[in-house]
Amino acid sequence: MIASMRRFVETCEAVSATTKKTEKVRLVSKCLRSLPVDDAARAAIFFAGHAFPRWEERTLAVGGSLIWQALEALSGLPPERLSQTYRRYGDAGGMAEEVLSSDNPGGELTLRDVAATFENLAALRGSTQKLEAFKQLLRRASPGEAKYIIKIVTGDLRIGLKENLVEEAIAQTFLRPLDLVRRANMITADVGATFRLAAADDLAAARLRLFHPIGFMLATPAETPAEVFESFPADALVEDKYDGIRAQAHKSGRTVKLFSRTMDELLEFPELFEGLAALPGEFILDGEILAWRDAHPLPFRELQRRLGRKHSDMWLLLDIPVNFVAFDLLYQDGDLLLDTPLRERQRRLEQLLGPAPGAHFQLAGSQRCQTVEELRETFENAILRGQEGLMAKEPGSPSPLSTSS
DNA sequence: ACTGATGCGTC
DNA sequence: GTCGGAC
DNA sequence: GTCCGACGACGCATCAGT
Repeated sequence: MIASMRRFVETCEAVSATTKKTEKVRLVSKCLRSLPVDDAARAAIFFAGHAFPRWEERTLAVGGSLIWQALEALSGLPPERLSQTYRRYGDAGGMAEEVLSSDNPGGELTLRDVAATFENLAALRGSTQKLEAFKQLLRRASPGEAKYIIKIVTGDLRIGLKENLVEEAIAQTFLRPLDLVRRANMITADVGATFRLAAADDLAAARLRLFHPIGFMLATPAETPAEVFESFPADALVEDKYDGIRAQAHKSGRTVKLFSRTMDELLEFPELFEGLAALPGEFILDGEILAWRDAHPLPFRELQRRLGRKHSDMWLLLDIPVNFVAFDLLYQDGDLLLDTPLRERQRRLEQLLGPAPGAHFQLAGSQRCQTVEELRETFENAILRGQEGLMAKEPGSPSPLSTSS
């Protein structure tokens, strides 16, 4: 029985060796199929380049410097030699494979061991402790295993494999519809859990958990107004594109939580909670946090000064006021609205927020555009109002399109 | 107690 | 966030 | 068109070293 980490590494190497997406998917699928469910679920997360499920906020806090120190210690090579090797690969993982002793056969490491060490690393405090634990893990690994451990730690495998393709591999493994897999992965934000659901033929049962962020719809840029209408033959719903921080607001009872695009909880904007908590029912809003003073948006730089703080500073809170601009409703009172037409979601959103928005939140004004001229004029107005551009959406579908020129 | 390096997260 | 490249 | 990889600017917190 081949140890699961070795199996994972062999698959990564094979995936790296081909540029064909279908082949990558086939290889990943083959690997997932060959592993026990628990290990396959871990592998799915690692294939996506994550140490933990996406919805988790834990980080390893092991970066380039610590990796460098570990490799220096374990290889016994002088820094110049390491630099040389690094330059050749441009990748700490590749460097590790070359400089670590090939006497070490490894092969005993399981995906479970690696996952456990990640847990430990996340829990340890201080770089000294982390360095020790990290070195210990690498000592147990073959050079090839070390390569991919480091790639996971840096958050990017760089083998032309992303979570999208892992979803495809899961669908292929169990012959499930790709749509269902993507949907489950969006709801759970955990490609390992998605794997388990697919294995159990239970994808449709993927349940949304309030206060666990779900996947964000990202926009794609468009150069010209004409491009927008190529995508939306009929007409387009158009909103300002705000230069702020994308956020998901979850609310139930009096509890409100905000999540950023990387699914971290945003705790820096307490003044937004009151107004949202006062709204009726349970819901998830998609929106943007804006620095906003005297009816105008402030530069992003200002907003950034409020980010990342552990303790909110009263002065700063008054100095840089913020608003939550809601532009979509993803869930309401038991109904997941991802497949509901935008028109209907907006109707419910307007009804939810009511005619008099609160002090710190507002509804994104949307307007219908039917001609290129109309769109161009709206765009220019948006820029004049200090916005970044426009978001254009099709009334029937959930995927947005933004214009930037 | 201070400072610089490091990691992380926002766009 | 942007950009360019591979498919 | 879609996906992926490589890249930059900025600001904050934490820790190591002084």
